[in-house]
Amino acid sequence: MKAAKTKPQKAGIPGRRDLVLDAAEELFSQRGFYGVTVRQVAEMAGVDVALPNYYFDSKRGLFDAVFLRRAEVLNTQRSDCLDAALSSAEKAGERVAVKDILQAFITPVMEAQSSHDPGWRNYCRLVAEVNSSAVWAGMMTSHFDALIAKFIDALRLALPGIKDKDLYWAYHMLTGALTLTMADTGRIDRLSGGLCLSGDAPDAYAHLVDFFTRGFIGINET
Amino acid sequence: MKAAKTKPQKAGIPGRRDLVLDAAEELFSQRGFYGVTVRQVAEMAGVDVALPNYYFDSKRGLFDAVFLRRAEVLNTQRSDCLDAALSSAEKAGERVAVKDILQAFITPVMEAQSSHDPGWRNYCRLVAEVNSSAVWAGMMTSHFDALIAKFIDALRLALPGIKDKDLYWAYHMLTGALTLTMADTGRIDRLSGGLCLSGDAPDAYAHLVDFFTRGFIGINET
DNA sequence: GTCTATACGGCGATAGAC
DNA sequence: GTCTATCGCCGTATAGAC
Repeated sequence: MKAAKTKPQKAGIPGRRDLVLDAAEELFSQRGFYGVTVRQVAEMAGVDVALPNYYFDSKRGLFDAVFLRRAEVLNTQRSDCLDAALSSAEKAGERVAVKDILQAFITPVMEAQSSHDPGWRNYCRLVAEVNSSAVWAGMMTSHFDALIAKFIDALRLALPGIKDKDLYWAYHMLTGALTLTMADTGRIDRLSGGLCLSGDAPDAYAHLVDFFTRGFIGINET
Repeated sequence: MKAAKTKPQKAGIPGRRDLVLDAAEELFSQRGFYGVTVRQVAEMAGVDVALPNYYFDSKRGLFDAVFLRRAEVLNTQRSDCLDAALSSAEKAGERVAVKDILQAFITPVMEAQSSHDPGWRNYCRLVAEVNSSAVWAGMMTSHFDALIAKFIDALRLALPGIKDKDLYWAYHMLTGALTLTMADTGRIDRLSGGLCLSGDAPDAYAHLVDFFTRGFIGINET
């Protein structure tokens, strides 16, 4: 795998390895792993058919690399946001607010989805796709579960007395709603007659945070 | 398309057309449209490679037929459940309860997913897959939107004064949570250490109804 | 090392022969 | 209603150009 090492690039100008990753990201996010051919990726990236395999060993290796690239960035952002929320609450001598936890969980995704970089928007769709199929469950687990456990622990702190089972089911629903928002299928636009816009990530995620903050707190009040 | 007409079959014994549909349903639900080959479908159904194309014109036609077959059944069930809830409330001279509406929306899905018929369980996963990708948004729209509009209207009645935008976003989150539950990826099982089981549909959907009933009502109380 | 051109065995959907 | 033949595209290995 020595060809797969990250080659530092002089500021800004992307190397061909990144061009391949970008093209693969876009195509995989639109049509899934099986719906994309290595030839299409190569063509979109403007490179030879054999180059993706040279860098990533196989189509599957390419898929993994695409998924991994931004997972690391996203995990760091979310983890940092959570740490900030936890320590600011500690400093104030208060319990962390559920809303702050959910915001730490969701804001980095919201920013990714409303980013100017189309790569981030594609990546959000890709994660949604991966999270919706049992075939790729292992990828979600290995890249995201550690972080998720950290958030669940924080929520348990914020909601003393909550039953673990209720907590996990609530998280399941949160992640379902989040996943559909990331999938950005445009369906809510049509259903709502343009009242709600998948493209308006800040609006979508503001509603998401509010709705689930009330939802989580509500569990403990019943 | 005369070959595609439904040929009535003597009680119970499925014709080859249905064998093809069943096999396609299982495979498509596991690996998506592009991840399945017509040859695999034919082999699983125990028929010649060309038979699926004979019945359904193309691979895409087969996919549509699989999706349509149970959509009709599910739509009828959900619509009937909603009508029952609406008319029983009317008879009692009361407003419909949010919970009854959500139950009408969700119970038929829950029964499908916990059915003895593996075909229904496969179908739930297929719908989840289709609903998670922009590529298939049109299929969701054409098969389900009429029914969804009916549910949204009912919810508007049950929640007087709710802003349409809030209502649609709440529906979006509901359907996201529902979709992930239907996808049955097994991830919540692992995350929760076995406390929550995707296989236990009644438990999953009971939590779903409770959580979202509170969520919808809560919108109007803030 | 980085990359291209090309070749290969295999499987894809499906049209047309039967 | 069934099967077979066809043709194109698939992922990937490899040889060698730069």
